[in-house]
Amino acid sequence: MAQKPSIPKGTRDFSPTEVAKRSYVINTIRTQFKHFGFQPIETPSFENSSTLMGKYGEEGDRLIFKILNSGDYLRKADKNILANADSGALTPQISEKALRYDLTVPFARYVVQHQNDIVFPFKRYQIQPVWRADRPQKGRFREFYQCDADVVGSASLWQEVEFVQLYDAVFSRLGLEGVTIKMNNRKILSGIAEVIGASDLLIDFTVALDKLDKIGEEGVTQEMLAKGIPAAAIDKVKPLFTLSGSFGQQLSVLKDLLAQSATGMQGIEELSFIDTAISELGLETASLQLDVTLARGLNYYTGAIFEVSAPEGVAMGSIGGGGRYDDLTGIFGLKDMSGVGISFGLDRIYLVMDELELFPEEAIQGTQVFFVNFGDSEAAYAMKAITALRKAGVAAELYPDAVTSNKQMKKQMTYAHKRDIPFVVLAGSQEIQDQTLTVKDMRLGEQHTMTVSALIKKFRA
RNA sequence: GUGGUUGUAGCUCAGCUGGUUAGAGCACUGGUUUGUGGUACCAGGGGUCGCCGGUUCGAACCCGGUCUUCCACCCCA
Repeated sequence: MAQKPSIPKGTRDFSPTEVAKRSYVINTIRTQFKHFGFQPIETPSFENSSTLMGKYGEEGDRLIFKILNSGDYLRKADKNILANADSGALTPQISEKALRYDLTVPFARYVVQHQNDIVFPFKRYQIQPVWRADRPQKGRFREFYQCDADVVGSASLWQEVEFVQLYDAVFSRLGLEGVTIKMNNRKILSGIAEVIGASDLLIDFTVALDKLDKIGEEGVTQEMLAKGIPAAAIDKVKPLFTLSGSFGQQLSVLKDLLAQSATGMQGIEELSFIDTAISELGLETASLQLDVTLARGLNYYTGAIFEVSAPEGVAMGSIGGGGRYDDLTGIFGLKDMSGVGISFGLDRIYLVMDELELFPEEAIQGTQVFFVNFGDSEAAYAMKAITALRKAGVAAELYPDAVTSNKQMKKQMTYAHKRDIPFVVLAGSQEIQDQTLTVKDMRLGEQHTMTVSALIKKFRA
């Protein structure tokens, strides 16, 4: 007990059932990515620190897992920094690599590095784990998967429209109905800040506004005042606090508010285009909503902002997010490349689906038919049937060890039961003589004798 | 990074104001049943009470530290 093994906090082991369920979600997402014309790429799990550092803000830098240099790294470090125990200054001296923090920045790096081989607009998808050194809590891990789809090299708003459809398609296929796709636009937020004369306080303003549903109108007002936004300016945006109604209705309120701001009006136009297109195309099970308080990832988004929240009644943070960044690759030296993309939070989607019991049985079913092993000659007979079943696409297996006593027979039955295998085949001397199989349905507790081809036909039906 | 919370058998937990050999259910192993699991009955194995240190005649219980769990903040998928 003393040396019980463990794994680092915020990481998880996955059992066979969990892997099956996760694969089901991933495959569903991947299938839709392909249907929408995205191509897969993969990038290394760790990058040069210089690629990642400074791209996610101060908070982000703190949350990046750094990889210690190999060798006698302290000897090479600056003696003064070492003596002063200055962690911030020491870090770049002893760590030159870091674990991937998200898939977007590595993608930007990829695009710049391979720009001559890429055909633009480039639509890529990527499903890989990322790592963050923050404190775990519900739906929040230190190692988790992101499933990203991005388009780079096109400023067309049809991309945004397609991403809304893509979200709808994936969640509909998963049976996760009633998700809300929330949209906003950086230009609207800039416009509001401009109109109230607080352009320089845009970030503080939006961060406060983002908390509306959490701390309420009063709390937001307090926070804005604390950040130095004048009371008169806050009064001007009061209509935002109670904004409701349809996408279009909200837009018309914004139109009045933002009439003086060219940037704001452009944001309205963009959102209006998307709303109109989606209204005409229709959505299967998701709903599209305008949410002016949405301000996540504002550091780099320049146009559309997406966030998907789980169906009502499920306590979970966002299960997806994304947006447009006009200068995605600029940080790596490739100018004027507009990019827009979305991300699916696999681990959170899994938690929500598990809670709502949405995983279909087929998704987690492994072996369909289990053969009891009565001995060498019986096993040889069983293997022929198993081979036929496998060729027909039915997962089948033989218990590796032979029955030597009644106890062993029980053991094999128990084994099949624990593995949740729906059919057990008993084939002894009688069945061999008759060229049949005795098939037991473990759920119903009934058994029937039939030929191999009859059993295969049973699965074809 | 801040605040709080949790840690007793493989799992879920009980253990009164510190007092002798730490309990239950489920799971596991064996038997009642030598071609049959899941339901019933009987028996059995398994824990230095997260770890380190301290207080005490005596600590699962009190104190400190540390790790872990979960929650909120921050931020985010």
